[in-house]
Amino acid sequence: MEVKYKIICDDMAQNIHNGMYLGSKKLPTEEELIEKYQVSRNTIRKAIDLLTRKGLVIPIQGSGVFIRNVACNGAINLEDFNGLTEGFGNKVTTKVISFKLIEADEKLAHTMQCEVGTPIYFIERLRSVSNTPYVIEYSYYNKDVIPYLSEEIVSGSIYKYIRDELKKQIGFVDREITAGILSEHDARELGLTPGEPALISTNRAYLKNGVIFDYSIDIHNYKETRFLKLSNYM
Amino acid sequence: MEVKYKIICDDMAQNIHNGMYLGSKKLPTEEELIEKYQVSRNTIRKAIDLLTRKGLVIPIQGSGVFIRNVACNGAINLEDFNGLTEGFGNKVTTKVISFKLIEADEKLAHTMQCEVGTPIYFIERLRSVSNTPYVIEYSYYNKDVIPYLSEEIVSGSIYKYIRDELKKQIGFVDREITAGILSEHDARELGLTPGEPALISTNRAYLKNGVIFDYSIDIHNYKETRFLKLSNYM
DNA sequence: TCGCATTTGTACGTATGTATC
DNA sequence: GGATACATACGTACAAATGCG
Repeated sequence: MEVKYKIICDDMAQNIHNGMYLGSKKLPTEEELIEKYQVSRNTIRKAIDLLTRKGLVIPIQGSGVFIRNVACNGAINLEDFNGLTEGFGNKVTTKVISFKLIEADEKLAHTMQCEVGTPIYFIERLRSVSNTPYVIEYSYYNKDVIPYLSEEIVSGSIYKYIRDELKKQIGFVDREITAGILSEHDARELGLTPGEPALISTNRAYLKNGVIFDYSIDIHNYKETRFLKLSNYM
Repeated sequence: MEVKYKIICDDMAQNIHNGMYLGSKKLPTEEELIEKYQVSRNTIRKAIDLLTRKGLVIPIQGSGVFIRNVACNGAINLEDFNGLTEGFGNKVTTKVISFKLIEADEKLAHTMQCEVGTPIYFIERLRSVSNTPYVIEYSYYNKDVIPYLSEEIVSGSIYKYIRDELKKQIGFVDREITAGILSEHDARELGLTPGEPALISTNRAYLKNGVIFDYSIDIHNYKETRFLKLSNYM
């Protein structure tokens, strides 16, 4: 997070969050922001672009950049994929149900674009928000890419560990959202009844160089989870 | 669609779709694209940016812009909110179940940010893809914004009508995805059983000036629908 | 209705940084 | 280490939409 436009974006996001622009409901003009941050117009525009893509603002030509007040509380913003911890903060608790090293069979190897027999960490976790069961995650991490995971690490935010400790750059995430029927096991863990609906997110996460490091299936508590997609017309 | 970077983006998207880059799995370099389209580097980069946001490509610094081959077939790409028709083409059929003019009560007025008593078109439609029931849509259109809708128009693509006929500019869309339990009525229309899961999308669509023109609740057939979210780390 | 000031959008140009191969 | 290719950042000019008088 050292480049100018990201720093500026983060600062503006913070200001929006703090309600600095509640009166005008608009950001300062580009001209004013150039003055404030002492950077070029392009840099300001890149920062605003980022804010726009995160769904925080919407620029209207000739008028200004308006703050978009959406009720994100308790929802997962699909534009901000940082794992649960960074969205819900310290209200998240994690119970590790299973943690083991396996070898990729043909199907898993195909899914994770690796060789058959590649060592893979398999982790099953139950994650709760404010003590309410929120999601069961079945995760597969390629050990060739993430060489070391411990029970302690997987009890917290694995993404944070990869980014901050391993200094690996997460590049992009493919996510597929479907609904299904709760299995007996998942229902028990989530405190629901088998046969009830499940909100399912199936994910592939890639490093910047295009290597898949994480494949996971998240079985969400349908009574608690809302996915949010704030999109701009392109 | 008259600006250069959009024209170039569309052309490249077409080329990708036609499999022009199947061999290299990469786009030509920025330098080559500048030569091909005879525009500046910034313009090429804006076009690639758009492709990236639509999830078609992923640029890797120092290496190239790679084609992202994701199985979009039969899935709804959350990045391309154009309504069903433009994603599935002529395989979409629409049955209008209800079409009437109502007045906004307090709750609806609050949701649609309009006055109580505002005339609202209410439309219930069953939409099928290749003759399989796909989604039931309950839509509310503000008549002050969309003055005229007919049974004929709502049998097709309402969004296309608003954009191409009314020449209104769609600005942005908020979407909330949840799972729930199928009601008896919805289950019957979708050819499913009451109590089975429903994949639900609740949407608010805004014009560029910030006015809500459409509020809708889409009850999806959970056996058919997959939502796709291709995101880049920001 | 027209015109003007404001504000964002598009487009071009240039230099330098940084990751990959 | 050098060549290649994308990323960041600066600057400039003009277009287009909005809003006000």
